[in-house]
Amino acid sequence: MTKEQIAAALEEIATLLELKGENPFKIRAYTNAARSIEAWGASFADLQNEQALEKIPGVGKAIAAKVKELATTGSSTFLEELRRQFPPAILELFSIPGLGAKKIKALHEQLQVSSVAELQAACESGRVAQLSGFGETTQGKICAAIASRAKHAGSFQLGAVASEAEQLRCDLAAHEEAMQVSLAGSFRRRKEIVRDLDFIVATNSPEAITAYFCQHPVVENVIARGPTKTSVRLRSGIQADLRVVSNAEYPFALSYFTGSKEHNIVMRNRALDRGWTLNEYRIAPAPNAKSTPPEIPQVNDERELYRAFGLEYIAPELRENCGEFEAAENGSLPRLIERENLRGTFHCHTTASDGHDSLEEMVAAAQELGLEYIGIADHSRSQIQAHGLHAARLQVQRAQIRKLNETQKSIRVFSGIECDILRDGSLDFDDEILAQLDFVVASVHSNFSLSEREMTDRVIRAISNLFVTMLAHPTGRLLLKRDGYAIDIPAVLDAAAATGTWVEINAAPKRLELDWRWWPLAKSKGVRCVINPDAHRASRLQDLWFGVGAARKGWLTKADVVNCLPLTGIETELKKKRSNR
DNA sequence: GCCGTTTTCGGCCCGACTGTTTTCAGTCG
Repeated sequence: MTKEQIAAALEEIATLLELKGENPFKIRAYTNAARSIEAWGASFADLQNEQALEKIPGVGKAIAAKVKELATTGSSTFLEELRRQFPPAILELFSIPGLGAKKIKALHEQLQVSSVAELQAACESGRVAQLSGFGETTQGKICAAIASRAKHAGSFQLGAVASEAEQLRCDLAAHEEAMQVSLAGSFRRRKEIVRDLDFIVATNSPEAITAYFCQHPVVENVIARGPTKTSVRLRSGIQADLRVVSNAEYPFALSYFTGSKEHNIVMRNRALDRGWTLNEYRIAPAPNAKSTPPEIPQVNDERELYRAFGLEYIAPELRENCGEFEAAENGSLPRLIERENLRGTFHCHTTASDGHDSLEEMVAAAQELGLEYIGIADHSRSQIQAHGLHAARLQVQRAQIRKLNETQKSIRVFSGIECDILRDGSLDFDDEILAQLDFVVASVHSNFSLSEREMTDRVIRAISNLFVTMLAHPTGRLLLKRDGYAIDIPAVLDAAAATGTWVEINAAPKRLELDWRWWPLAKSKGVRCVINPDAHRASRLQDLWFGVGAARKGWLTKADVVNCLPLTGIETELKKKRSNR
């Protein structure tokens, strides 16, 4: 068992103990131990060594013994015994917002509810509202949550399926019968939410490619299998479609299945204007063209396909019919930012607050990615659940960073804070403390249900502070989970432009905001973008890739994104706003 | 269940919000 699996088993023990109504501190002990073990850099052998285990903070005799049992046998008698006491589907009830252990326990004991389906039935018959501690409103909310769950079923965050998709694409590309391979669809357009994955393969041996695809390790089961199209379900639960075409058909198939639908409609109309028809296989003369159509040009790739319609090449991210055709016609498409353009990043967490990796580990990971600088921004004191930093601990971290910068020169570390914006728009630290830092990330983590007016005023007040360098995740949305709070984005963008505050594209796949749809407006107002990973562990610095995708969808270039500046440039930029004092 | 030197028991994370209550429990971040 890996340490991640062991941590998951401990989490499950904690959940089941909660359902039993155990001592809350005992429950927390299991949760803490799970977190500790996940963050622990240790080998498989260490997981079987009780003495080594007991040295992990939060792991004592009892938990060490259970971890050892899990590591050596792959199961735990204690966990199995707990599982026997509850129906397995009861755990899915925790995915309904507003339901915690106490409420689930009541539903289970008093209404024999043990799955989402049974909960829905209980709500519809009105039995839930009659339970003590519940009411009509709660019952209604549960119904709405179940409906929203059903609506989102089959939707995935881009980041949740990306590694599986890339693995499958790479393996297909390595197949000797595959001549050209690409992912198409919304994944290729870098939409933040995808419903399926489309693979396009050019080959002369469709059967060989299809057979290889169907038996790939990430494939859970085959839904349909035909000569040109095959559908499977992957381990993550997403459906993946494979289309095998000839080399000549490939650019047409790739373009057609990349979409979007709206983009394709414009493309087809441009074909009709020329007396042609366009489909997923070719351009052909339109059957009922009024006059003799112009000769159909040879098309070997997508670039030539766009050229055939009098257009510059349109990057997949822009294919949303949001002005890309006009720009491609008059040669004003932007040169979009590339991952390689990023020279550094900000807004990274460490173990000082709720990160999983140490300052040194985060810095080393940034260096490995080839970054010239990294900004550390742990949570501020109000974020108690995230172990937010008080002034004194912030000073300690500043000293550590200063020392790090003295001992190594290959990457520059900036010292910052992710400072909470309090209810009234004031900040979690005084200016005197903020002034000592290289940068300040301001963000909202509380009081989400203010009115739009109040929230807008709150955020504008916060970013008007001279020491606030950038505004993080401006609506607080969690994709497929929680809508953003009400806020007047254009007003916030005006204030950001006026005060010289950068606005973040939070690259974490669950956030990906400020949403790409706002960026053309933001850019027109002169707002500058900063792409940050909001990384809580070293491996998540890789999320910058998703942030760049979002920036590209927002038509942003290297010049629009401050962290494309080299170290000397960013040092100057960091000082600009506060020099207005 | 873990932790600790003011230890071997007693504390362990706090505040806002919501909906249910009529003074508070449960959930969430």
